[in-house]
Amino acid sequence: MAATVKSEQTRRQLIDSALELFRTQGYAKTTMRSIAEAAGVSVGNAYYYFRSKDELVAELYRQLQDEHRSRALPLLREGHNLGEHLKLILLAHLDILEPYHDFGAHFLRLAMPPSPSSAADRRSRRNTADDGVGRAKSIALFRQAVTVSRPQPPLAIRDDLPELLWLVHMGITLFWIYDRSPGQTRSRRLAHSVAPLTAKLVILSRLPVVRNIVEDVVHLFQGARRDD
Amino acid sequence: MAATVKSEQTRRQLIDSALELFRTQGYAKTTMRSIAEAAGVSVGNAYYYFRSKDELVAELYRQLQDEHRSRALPLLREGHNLGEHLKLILLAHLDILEPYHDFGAHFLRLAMPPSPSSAADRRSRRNTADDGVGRAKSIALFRQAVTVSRPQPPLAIRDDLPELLWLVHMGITLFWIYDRSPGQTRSRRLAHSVAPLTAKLVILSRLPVVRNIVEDVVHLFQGARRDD
DNA sequence: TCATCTTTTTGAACACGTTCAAAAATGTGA
DNA sequence: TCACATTTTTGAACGTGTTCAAAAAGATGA
Repeated sequence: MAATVKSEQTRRQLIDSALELFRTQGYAKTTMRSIAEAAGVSVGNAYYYFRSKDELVAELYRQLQDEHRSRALPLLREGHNLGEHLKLILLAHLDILEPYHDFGAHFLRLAMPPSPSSAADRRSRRNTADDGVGRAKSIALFRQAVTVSRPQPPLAIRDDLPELLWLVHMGITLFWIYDRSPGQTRSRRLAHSVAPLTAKLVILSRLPVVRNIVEDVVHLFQGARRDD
Repeated sequence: MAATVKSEQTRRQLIDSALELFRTQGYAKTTMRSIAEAAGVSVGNAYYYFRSKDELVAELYRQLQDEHRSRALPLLREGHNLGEHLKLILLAHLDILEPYHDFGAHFLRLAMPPSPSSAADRRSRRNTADDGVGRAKSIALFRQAVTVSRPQPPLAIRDDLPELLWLVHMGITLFWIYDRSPGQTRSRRLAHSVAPLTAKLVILSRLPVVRNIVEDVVHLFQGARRDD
């Protein structure tokens, strides 16, 4: 355990160098050696602070998620409808991720909630109970979007809605990762059409048929998350 | 271009060795060196036949897909309903993939249809027009399942159904990849509940509301695949 | 048979992520 | 101040995927 000033300084220096290089050189061309050099320390020392290159990538991902949150939140205007809000959040996410397309696969692994595996990784909790880096925060963002939307979504699904929207969000992100169209235009187009469609579906969930389906889906994912 | 006997022999030897090692040692512990050694050639020679380790993994993936097909096809009995068929196909897939869980991320990349990128990869078509290794074949399997199911799904969506089922299938696979529960029990449970739910949804697609949604979803994915 | 061209094969070499024993710096108690 | 323990730092080393120049083997034609 450290927390000394010097130690924290080295650590920050490594993160800063890494993020800068990730941004300007991409994932592949940013080597641990170049990160260490840019930070003015040895390779081995970088590994004293971070167990792997991926742990540095996680740092990048966290920062991007924070950026997304702070860019999207102020755009949520009371009274706009859910479709607008959703579209706005999804597009902001794509905007922010755009320069980092070649990190896709790595980001995905981070975003996924690691089911509490064979009880072996009870350590390494860097932040607030992470299952899936930034997942909780992301869902909170969608919860906010739901709260300020008019008209309000049907009460029956209002509680589950944020998590469902997060699922849609993940879907789009997944599509983006494997989207090789120039500038990832297709992902943007997908977001443009998915948003209103989802909103429409939310409204329709007032009808018993649709609502039952939605409830089934919700139970399904809750069931899949169960632990036995 | 070769096609000489000797050449094809070396190639096969490499594939066989690779698949055997992948099966017994997993992805990480199977090195290009060990593959080459097992095949009785030098490392460099392995790279003469395969551009990368991933290309060997693709070979494995293809074989697994074929196995899936030939295990699932004979189980499709005329007269069973769609839910049963779907469940059966999904579970067979999980069964076959089970020993290869640590290949997950690599498989995913292979399964995904690479949008015709910046027009740079018009070569390297090993098989029948691949967009996404085995995607066409997989969809064909679902088409067969649809065809032999009783009652027949509504005509309105029958054409699009195979592709939609493939989408569901991919969803489950994605879940499986990141499923760290022992034996991937959760994925199996998910498949068990997703199958009847999907079937129910298909039936409900007779109702105008649901059908419109389904149509929207179909258009959406067709739109996202467009090329401009 | 020989000379020439192409296909196949080799093994050394490179850059990478990662590990590790040992050195240096820093902290601690007397 | 000194001796000792802990934290931090180093740089060489390992095993990996991959590349490459050059050697070997094979095909072709006269």
